[in-house]
Amino acid sequence: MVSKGIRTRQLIIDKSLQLFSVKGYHNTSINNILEATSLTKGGLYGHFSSKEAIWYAVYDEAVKRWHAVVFKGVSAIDDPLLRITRVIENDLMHYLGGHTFDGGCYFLNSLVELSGQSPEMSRHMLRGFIRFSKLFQLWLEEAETKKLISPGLNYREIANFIFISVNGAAALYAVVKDDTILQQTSSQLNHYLHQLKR
Amino acid sequence: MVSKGIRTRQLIIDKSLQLFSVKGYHNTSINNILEATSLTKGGLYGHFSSKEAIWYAVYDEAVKRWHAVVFKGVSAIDDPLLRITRVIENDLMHYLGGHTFDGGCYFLNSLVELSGQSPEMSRHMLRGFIRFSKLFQLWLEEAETKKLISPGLNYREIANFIFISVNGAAALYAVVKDDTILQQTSSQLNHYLHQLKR
DNA sequence: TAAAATATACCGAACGGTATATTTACCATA
DNA sequence: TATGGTAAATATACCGTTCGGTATATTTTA
Repeated sequence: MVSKGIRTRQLIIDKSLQLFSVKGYHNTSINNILEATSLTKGGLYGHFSSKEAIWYAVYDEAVKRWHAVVFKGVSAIDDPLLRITRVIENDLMHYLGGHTFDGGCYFLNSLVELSGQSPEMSRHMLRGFIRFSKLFQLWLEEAETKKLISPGLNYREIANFIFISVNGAAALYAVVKDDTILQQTSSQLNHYLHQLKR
Repeated sequence: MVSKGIRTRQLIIDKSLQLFSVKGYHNTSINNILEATSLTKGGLYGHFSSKEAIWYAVYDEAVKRWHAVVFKGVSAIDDPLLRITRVIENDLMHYLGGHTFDGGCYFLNSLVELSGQSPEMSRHMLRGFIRFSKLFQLWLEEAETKKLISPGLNYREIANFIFISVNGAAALYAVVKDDTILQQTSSQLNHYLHQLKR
C-alpha cells in the first residue's frame, strides 16, 4: 500500500491538471485546488512549496498521460510513415477527441498562456515540443533511407508543419467542440503525408 | 479635433490590447492598465463599465488592425487561389511576423485562454473565425467555377485546415520567436494549395 | 459656467503563502 | 493482535497584497 502522503500528492496533481487545463494556470486559484481536493492549505503546502511547483508536477503527469495515448501501438509499426500517421491519429482522435484532459490540450493551453509570461515555464514546454518534432524528423529520415518518400525533402519543415497543424486543431477544437474538426484535420494530414511518397 | 474623452478611450484600448496580447486577459490587472495609461480608476471606469467591456472594445480594435494587414492588396487579385495565398502570406509574414501585437496573436491567445472560461467571449471570437474560414470556402468555390482546382473537393475541410495551420503557427511562433517557423508554414501551405490545382 | 473628464479614497473579497496547532498514519514492541 | 510513541500529514488561523469595482470630490474642457 502506497503511503497516504503519496496518494494525497497524486490527488493534488490530478485535480490541478484538470483545473489548469480547463481554467488555465493563472485563473486557477489555490483555493480552487483546495476545494477540488477537499484539502486545506496545510495539506497542500506540505506537498508543494508553491503554485508554480504544482504546475511543474502537473506538466510531468500530463506528459505521461499524453505519451500513453499518443504512442499506443506505435512501436510495433515498421513503416515509419505509418508510425507518423498513427501518432497523428492517436493525438487527434484519442488524445484530443478522447478528452484526456477536460479543457482540451493542456500543453497548448499552457504554452499560449505562459509564452508571454514565464520564460522558464515556456522553455520547459518548448523542449518537449522540439523533442516531439525531432521524432517526426527521425522517422522521415528513416522513410527516406527506406526509399518510401521522395528524396531531398526538408524534414524539419515537414515535422514542424505536422506539429503546427495538430496544435492548431487543438485550439479550434477547444472552442467548437465538434469532432469533425479532428476528423478533417486527420484526413488532411493523411493526404499531406501521402503526397510525400515517391 | 477629437474630444479628450474619445482620445482617452482610445488610449485605454490601445494599451489594453498590448497588455492582453502579452500577458493575457486574466493576468492583466486593471492596475496594469492604469499604469500603462497613466490614468486612475475614475478616469478608466468613466469610459468602461467593467474589465470585460474593455476586452470587447479591444477585440474590435484588434480585428480592425488584423484586417488592415491581412487583406492588404487582396481585393485587387483576380485569381481566388492567389487571394488565399496572399492572405496566408499576409497573416504569417506581416501580421504575425510584423508583430502587429507584441505578444503574438491576440485572437489565438484570447481563444485559448477564454475557451474554457467565458462561453460568451468564446462565441464572440468563434463567430469571427467562422467568418474567416467561410471566406476561404467562398474563394475555393469561385476557384472551382473558374476551373482552377479539381472538382469535388471538401471546401469546408480545406478552409478549416488552412485556418488551423495558420493558428498553430501562431502558437509555436509565440514561443520560439523564430521567423523561419512562419516562412516554413507559408511554404508548406503554398505547396498544399498548389496540389489542389487541376 | 455647466458638463464632461479625471482623481481620490475606499469597499469586500480573493489572492498566494506561512507559522503553528492538531490529527492521523504507521511501525516497533509487547 | 493490541498498543504506544513518533513522525508524517493535515487543519486552523492569519499575514500582507492585490483584485475588480464604486461613491464622491475635484479638475479640466468646451
